[in-house]
Amino acid sequence: MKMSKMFVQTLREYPSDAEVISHKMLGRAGYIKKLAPGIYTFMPLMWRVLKKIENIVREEMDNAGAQELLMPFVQPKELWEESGRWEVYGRELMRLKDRHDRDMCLGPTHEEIITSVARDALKSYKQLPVNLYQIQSKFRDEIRPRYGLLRGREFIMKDAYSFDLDEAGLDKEYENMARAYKKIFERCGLDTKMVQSDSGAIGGSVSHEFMVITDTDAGENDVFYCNDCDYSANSNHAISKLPDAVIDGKDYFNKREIIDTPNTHSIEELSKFLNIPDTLILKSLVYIVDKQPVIALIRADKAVEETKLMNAAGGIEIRIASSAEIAELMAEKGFEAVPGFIGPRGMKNIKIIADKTVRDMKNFVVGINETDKHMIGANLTDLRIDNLEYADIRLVQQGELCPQCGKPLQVTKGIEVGNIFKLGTKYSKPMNAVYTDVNGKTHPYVMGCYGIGISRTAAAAVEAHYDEHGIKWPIAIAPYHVVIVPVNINDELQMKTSEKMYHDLQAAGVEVVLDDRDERAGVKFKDADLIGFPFRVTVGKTINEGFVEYKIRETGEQKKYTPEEATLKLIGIIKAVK
RNA sequence: CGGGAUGUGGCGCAGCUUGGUAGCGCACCUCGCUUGGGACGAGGGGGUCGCACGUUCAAAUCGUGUCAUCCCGACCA
Repeated sequence: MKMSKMFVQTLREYPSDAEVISHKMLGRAGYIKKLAPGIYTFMPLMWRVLKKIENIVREEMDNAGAQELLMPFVQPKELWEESGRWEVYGRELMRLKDRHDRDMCLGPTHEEIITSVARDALKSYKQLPVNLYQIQSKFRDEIRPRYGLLRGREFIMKDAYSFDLDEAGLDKEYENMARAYKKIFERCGLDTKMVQSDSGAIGGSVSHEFMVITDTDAGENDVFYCNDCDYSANSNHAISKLPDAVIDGKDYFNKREIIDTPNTHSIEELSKFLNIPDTLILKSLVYIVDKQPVIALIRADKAVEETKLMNAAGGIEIRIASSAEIAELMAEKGFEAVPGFIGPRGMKNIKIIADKTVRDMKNFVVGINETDKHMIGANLTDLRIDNLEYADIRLVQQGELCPQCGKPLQVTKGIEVGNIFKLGTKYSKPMNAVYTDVNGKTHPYVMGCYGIGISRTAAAAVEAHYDEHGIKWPIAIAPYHVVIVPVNINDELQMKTSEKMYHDLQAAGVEVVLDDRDERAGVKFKDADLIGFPFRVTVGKTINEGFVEYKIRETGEQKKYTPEEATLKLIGIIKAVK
């Protein structure tokens, strides 16, 4: 490719709306162009990167025994009603009507479609197992798209779905996919961690996410991991052992009583007023899960993990209640307490979910739905709350201990680039997707699903590989391998040398750009760094002594070679990567 | 959903307070000069100032409405 003909425009400044590194870099270097919030055009350079990632994914998926197909992007409501997700998916599902007023949606994921395809074709146990995948655009109408390609509304995804006879088959395929994913991200030049996670809207029981760990602030997930064993988990799923703390208040309170605690609206104020550690307070929080109020109980020094609570309550949407909603709830139950004095006592006909650690608390302090009062020396058994459930709803915090080996957990930010789920029969059962076994009996397929964000992976690669001058693409996913920069295009020897190298490299299968623009060297160098070619060959004055300059973008390492040496070296490196 | 801010050529911005018919840098075109880290000079093309209505002799500028975009937050009691 000749740079003079390349459809790309680099900018002098970073786009004003970009916050994170990958968005800034990809915008400024001319890789992406925004059309609407969360919706981008992939310019030719970007498209080359995406195709490289896609091809790596394809190769590894095919190697792992999966088969590629392509399903429709626009889908009819009926299938989503079969699975029950038309009602529950929420506003992320982009719904629309066709000219006949039929309800349709843009595919955010394809469990429904693949299940309907499979059930018509896979009738016999002899046909299983099968793993089908596709690479296509997805649309999710995110509340707040941001961070460029990291959280777009339209994005490219690889999604695979496996169909097995039984759990054992699924377990095997799950491991198979985990291995393929490891290879894929390794080949893309990305360091990933496979972490346990919540299974979210897709559903199912077991799931893992592949996280790119970066030092930029683009990671939207907190990942807890252990240096001493293999434990790692997304914060929405992480568990831990708690360090020792005061959880029995017998040294503080000698009997159960209700006392005045004026103006103690916060845990801090309350623990100060009573002169006790906050571990002796039971905190009561009101959440709205699928429009219904839910009371969450947790030790006051700990926080509620909303996804866990949502799952425990069996909902799909969660938020903390507004003060108006709390007032309404209080009125409904016949209390007048303001926030700060809420408690589980007397809250009938409402879900009350206590964190498991609350079980161990004794003689604690709790709100009793009376403003300016608390009960001290309380125990849950005394309170006789029959609608009380226990679940793990606690957010793990730094400093807590590994659930496997007891060493302190570490925390870091991660970008989720892939995930794998065990779906089980979540879709096959309601959609009646069954096969016939040896004995002529039918069973629903046992399914798994496996996603990779192709466009997000590209952005994550930028987050992981950049410097102040621009992108430093890993060779395997760089749009081109090499840029040749003749310093002065009017110098005959420089141009002749550059063109010979250009042709020789091309003939050997190296993807090379010749920067034949009539620009000053500085401009070409800036663009080369910004765009992020892994290698740069500069053909300048030193060619008069027979040398060109060879520079590695990643390390900044710089060497002098003859044009022939440089050509051979590059061909060797690129062959090795392929 | 709540709060804040912003909409002026492809990109980044000024002008608005105090209305008088649009400007700067980058990019683009022409000529000259220059050629190892975003040169310089001269000339040139491109915008009904988000949209609508209103006030006025006159609106990018004032008023009302509307649309869009960005950021923050979404209450840990």
